[in-house]
Amino acid sequence: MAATTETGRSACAINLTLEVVGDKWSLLIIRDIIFGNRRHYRELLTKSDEGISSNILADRLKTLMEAGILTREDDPTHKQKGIYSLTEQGIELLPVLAQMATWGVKYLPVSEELGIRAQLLRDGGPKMWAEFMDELRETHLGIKRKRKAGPSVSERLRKAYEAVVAKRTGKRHHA
Amino acid sequence: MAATTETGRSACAINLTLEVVGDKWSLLIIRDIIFGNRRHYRELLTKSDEGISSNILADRLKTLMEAGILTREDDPTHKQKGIYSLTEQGIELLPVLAQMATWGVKYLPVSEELGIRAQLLRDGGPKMWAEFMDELRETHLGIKRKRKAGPSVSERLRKAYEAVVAKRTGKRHHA
DNA sequence: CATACCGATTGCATTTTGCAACTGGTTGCA
DNA sequence: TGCAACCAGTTGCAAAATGCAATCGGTATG
Repeated sequence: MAATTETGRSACAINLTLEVVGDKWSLLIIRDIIFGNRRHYRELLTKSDEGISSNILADRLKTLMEAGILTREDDPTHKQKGIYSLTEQGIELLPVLAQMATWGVKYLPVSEELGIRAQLLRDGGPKMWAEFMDELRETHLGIKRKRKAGPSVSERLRKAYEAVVAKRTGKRHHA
Repeated sequence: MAATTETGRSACAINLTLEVVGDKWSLLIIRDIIFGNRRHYRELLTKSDEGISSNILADRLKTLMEAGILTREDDPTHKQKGIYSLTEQGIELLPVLAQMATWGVKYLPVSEELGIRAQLLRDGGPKMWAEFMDELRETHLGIKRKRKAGPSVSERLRKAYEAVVAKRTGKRHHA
């Protein structure tokens, strides 16, 4: 059967996608960039719950750049820092992450504070994803978007997360 | 930060999902079951474009069963054969695959014959996915569904694929 | 001018993957 | 009855990916 790629696997859309982002770390890095607004190597390395190794992170950032999902430019405020940005191609991975989050929060033991964003994103549906993607286009690609009334999606996600954390902390204080 | 699972990683929905299906093979196996209607070990091993090793396949099938995504029962027609079925949890991975296929067909060099299904699924949207999932519930879980007018989603996908293959073969004959 | 921070890189141990041969059993057919 | 083809895996081993800790040369900060 049709095996065409260098890995000897097929030119199927799902397979090719998995060859790019189908490892344990790539989508987690993209998640941290999208939802955690991590833009620097050091932020991705330390400000995450997952504990990726520095060599793996360096390797994945390189791979994701070669795949056209990320770009890197120098940070004008610091000669050593680089700023990683999503490309349009990278931004459009959001629906994949959203579907994974929806599935995970339904079937796996997701914590309450980390699950709230997944639920919000699920309930918001493709319309909310599109709005969020427009916000990402603004911050990562510099493409101005039409101002919407009310708080942005990223603000709403952050607020919801903080509300759950506050609630739990409060509970714990009273218990 | 909150690292709770046995792997030392977080209880985030996306991370937990990736810990279950975030390897190179699991989602390909599920793809073959969903879109290729593969139900036996030997079918999954040989009737795929990817060339998975028998030990890896055995290991992943075990893992996916432990994760509650697949079940296995004896085939009454053959004492050695087992029939693998999707659970509801497995069926609900379809939207994840559909989003991956949509992304892949947009950004990666997907072949025409393998891309046609991805495009159909993208254009059909969540409504078509829901219909397909109902068909899967019937074949895998034995849950009767309301008959729809016209051909099923799986038939439509198969027909579209065959049409492209026929067209290409025809072209080649004339070229 | 010392200390902390910056993006990585290196060496090495462990784990996962891939390949090919093989096992014990079943089925279909002559 | 016997034999070839098929069945779902298993085994041993080599190769590749991953994970960990220490380190590197350079930069900002007090």
